[in-house]
Amino acid sequence: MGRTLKEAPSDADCVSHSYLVRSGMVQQVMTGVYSLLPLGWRTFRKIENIIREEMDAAGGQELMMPSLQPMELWEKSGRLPSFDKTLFTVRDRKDHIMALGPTHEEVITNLVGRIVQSYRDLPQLPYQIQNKFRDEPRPRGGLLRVREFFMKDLYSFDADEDGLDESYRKMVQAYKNIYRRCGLPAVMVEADSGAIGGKASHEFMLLVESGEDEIIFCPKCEYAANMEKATSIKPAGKAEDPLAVEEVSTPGLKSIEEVAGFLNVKADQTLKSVFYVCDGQVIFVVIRGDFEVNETKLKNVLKCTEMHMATEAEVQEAGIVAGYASAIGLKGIKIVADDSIKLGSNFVAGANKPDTHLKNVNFPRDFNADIVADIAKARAGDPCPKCQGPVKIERGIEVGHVFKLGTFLSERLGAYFLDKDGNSKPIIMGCYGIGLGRLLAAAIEQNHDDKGIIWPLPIAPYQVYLCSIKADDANVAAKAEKLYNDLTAAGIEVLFDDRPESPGVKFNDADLIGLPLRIVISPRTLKDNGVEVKWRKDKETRNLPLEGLIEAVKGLLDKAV
RNA sequence: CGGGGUGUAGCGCAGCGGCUAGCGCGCAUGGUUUGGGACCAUGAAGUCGGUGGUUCGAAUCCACUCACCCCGACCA
Repeated sequence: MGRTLKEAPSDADCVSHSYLVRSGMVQQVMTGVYSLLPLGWRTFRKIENIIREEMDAAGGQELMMPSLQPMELWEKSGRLPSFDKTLFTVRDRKDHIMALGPTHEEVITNLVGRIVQSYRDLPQLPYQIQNKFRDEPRPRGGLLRVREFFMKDLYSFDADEDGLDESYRKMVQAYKNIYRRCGLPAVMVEADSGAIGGKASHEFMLLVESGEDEIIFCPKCEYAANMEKATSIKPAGKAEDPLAVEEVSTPGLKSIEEVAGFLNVKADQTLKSVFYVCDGQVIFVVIRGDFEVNETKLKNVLKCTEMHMATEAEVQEAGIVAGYASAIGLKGIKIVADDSIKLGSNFVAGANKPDTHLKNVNFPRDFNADIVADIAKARAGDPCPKCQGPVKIERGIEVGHVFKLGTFLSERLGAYFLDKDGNSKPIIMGCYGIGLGRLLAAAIEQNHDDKGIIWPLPIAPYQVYLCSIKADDANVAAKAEKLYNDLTAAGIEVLFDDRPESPGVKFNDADLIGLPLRIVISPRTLKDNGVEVKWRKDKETRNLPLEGLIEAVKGLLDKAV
């Protein structure tokens, strides 16, 4: 089953999507929802098995939890606002509303809380490999961001911080094993914990150009972090003696670039104002002109759940003079400043009246802020926060995320245990997720050429593409059939292309599907009583005799792992 | 949510008031081919996304609706 396509589907917007569809591995059912066809499902199950083995090896216990979840659990956990519209809901015949699980922390915490009574029952490492549902604002990239997806989620329950650290360490190691065994080098980076909440958190990234996430990393030391979380050292601006504030006319000049150019100063001599609305409240953000606001950091500083850039109407309503705004003399609006405003002097800033800016603005002499914190995006080239070496930026796809959750869920959902001294304490939690479909798609993003997929051996749907040329030749057909049976009997996974197609068609399909080893059997190779063998990733072919071929192929495959 | 775009055969597209809706790929049958997407012949396949309107006449114009795709949040 499955059919390869010569032309890319019109709605494919990235390589992995295009190849997944063209090679007949997936089919879209509706936006953000896909069927996995036999070929795709085989790869999927290989990834799943590797994950399962590593989870079991790390002490995990697999279980199953339902997709339908009571809203009551979500009300109890208090995470309803942060999931908001992402949560799919359904109604039963009595009009009772239920959730389709976007994750299972609520259910598992409730479950474990009812079983665990004593510190003697801890630690616990239950996990599941199941589908989850999230009504994403914009599904995209084929399997990269979808609304229904399979996820491996393991949850750790410990009696104390040391236990959590140990569970976390075990999982990090298990994750490293998983990516290594899949043949997919992933890097571990510091991460923001987002809607899930909690303290420490790391992501595992597959580095690819097309990735949605930006990663800051230091080539000199071990430092690596998601852009959302990353810091770099901010170079100081000019340190001058504060001068008297001076008004300058800047007609029609609004952007930092325009103003700085007009006044002949650098961007780091200016203050930029940006406006957000956080949980309904207008926030005035000040940052040095050469930096940009990191919205994730800002959101965390403000501890708010919903945040968006203020619309023009919202800006106007707040009485802000767009284009010429600054924090100077501003009243009734919460001001958040990036700490970069302390690194410099005699800044240019808006005058809060049209077509006018102020020179020689200094903090805190001329204005104040309700919060001063690091809310800037880290920049490539700036010094590393750990070792001062210049940091770099790369793009990647998030293929795993681990969190130290702490106790907020166990407290809210009533998962307590008695410690040695008979005191009731909340269980300390962690959670550890891998999106299987995302990992599959990311593998293709990282491993392909202009002909098609180049599967890493451990997760290829089959190991060998056996291809007969002139398949209707009785001799070829018989030898090919025997070879297929022998290889299969020897435990080698073979996709047998015995279609009576022309060589070009078969070779192109072989390249598209991307199985690691291609074996061609044809009248030509049979003249020497042999076959032709070629690795998908290589250009060269070589001929091997039919005699002893099974062992030879086995040897090749074993060596390749 | 805002903005834009597209729905015509399994896939990719053309047709954009004039009556029997086309092309390429794929599919079926027969024949010639067989080491990098072969060729000839014949053939099957379409409620032109849906509903309503305008018109002698609608795939084509209008309205609504549904589906799918893309873009957007440093502009202050």
